[in-house]
Amino acid sequence: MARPRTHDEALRLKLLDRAGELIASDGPKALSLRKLAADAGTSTTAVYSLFGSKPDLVNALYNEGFRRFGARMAGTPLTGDAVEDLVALGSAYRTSALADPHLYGIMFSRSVPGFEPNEDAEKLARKTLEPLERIIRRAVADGVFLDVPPETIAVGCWGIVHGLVSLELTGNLPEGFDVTNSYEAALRANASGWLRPQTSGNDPS
Amino acid sequence: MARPRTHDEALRLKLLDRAGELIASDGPKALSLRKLAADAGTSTTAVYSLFGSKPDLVNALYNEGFRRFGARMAGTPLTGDAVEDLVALGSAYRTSALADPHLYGIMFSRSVPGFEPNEDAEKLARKTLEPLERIIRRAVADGVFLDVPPETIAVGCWGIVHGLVSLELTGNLPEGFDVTNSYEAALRANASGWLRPQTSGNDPS
DNA sequence: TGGTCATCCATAACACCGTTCCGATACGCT
DNA sequence: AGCGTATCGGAACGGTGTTATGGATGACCA
Repeated sequence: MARPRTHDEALRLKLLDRAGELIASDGPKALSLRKLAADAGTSTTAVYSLFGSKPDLVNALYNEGFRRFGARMAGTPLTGDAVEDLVALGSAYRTSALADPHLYGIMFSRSVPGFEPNEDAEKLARKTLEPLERIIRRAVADGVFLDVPPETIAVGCWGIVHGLVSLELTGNLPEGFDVTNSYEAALRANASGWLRPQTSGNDPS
Repeated sequence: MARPRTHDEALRLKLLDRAGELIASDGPKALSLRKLAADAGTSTTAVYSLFGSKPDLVNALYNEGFRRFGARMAGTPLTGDAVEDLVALGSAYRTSALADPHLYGIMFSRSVPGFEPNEDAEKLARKTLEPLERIIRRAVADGVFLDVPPETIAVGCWGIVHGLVSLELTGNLPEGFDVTNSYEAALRANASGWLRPQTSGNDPS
């Protein structure tokens, strides 16, 4: 009926891509719709017809971040040893965060002001933790871990990886700190702390 | 020589106070210098003569946050039992964060875009963790904790409290989750994980 | 083929932001 | 009293996200 549409799927992907790059290179503050549109050779209207608003565009980045995150978590090889598997998942978590630090900030640190993930996005986020919960449920059922609600352990594990990673990303760790080794030792100590007392082997060295 | 100055210490405190309230009630995004000045019955110039810029004003809030934080940490009664003391400090950390969630966001989550704490502020922040490091150094020296660099353990402990608290503050925890009890259990499990194997008593129940 | 017209989108407008600049102000001093 | 000057409120500037608008466009039909 009218002129052919140029605000199409290809442009949508291009905008998402450039938005990620802008945030990665100059920080979340530097993501401006005018710059983004100019960079993609279009106008600010494109963002509104394709996404709805700036927070909605960020939400798309949020989802993309969790998609990559979930893939890395699900792709982590597991051994069946609960402690070692928790350490492995935690390392995958950190690797993922360091690979896309700007996405991590959007996902977990509310780095873009005024953005709150919508309900669907939150569900997707919750799903990412499934491998973690599966390991813990089994370890509790097998009597390897203490008989506390698996959710408690899962949140504790999530807490320590999230805490260490976000301290690292915001530059709050001491200078010259050996992050990689300390991170793994802390994960192992944390996981070992959930072992039942009679079970030996809580040696994080 | 000239008109009497009204951009004085009293106004400085009033601005800090109102700025904290604005962030607390409507989020960091709602902190606008125009609103703040109108609220305090002055002009935006006041912020520039008293603080220098908006990030500098936020830096003052950052310092105030760490002042309160440090007071709570230093005022936590300790027992001499390393695990229990780490749990107590962790609980004080959470209490402090929940008491001033907006300040916590400024201190640890970069919730105000474009703000980076200056060097002095970072030093003050580092000092807040001293009680934590003292406990750990002693527990390692006494052979209660594993023989790893105390810094490693300190960062691990900081990581888990920071992680759990920030997950709680950003609303990332599951609904109906028993935060208080799980938090304490997770802290106890984490601290117990650093105990030397022959030492018994790693029961986070 | 030429005209109509629904559709699409770049441009401009609006309200707000942080920051800078400047002129009116109001006191101490001569 | 009147000058000089430190002071500060308000206007100006360049930016932001968002919304309104009008010109461009190409499929349809006479």
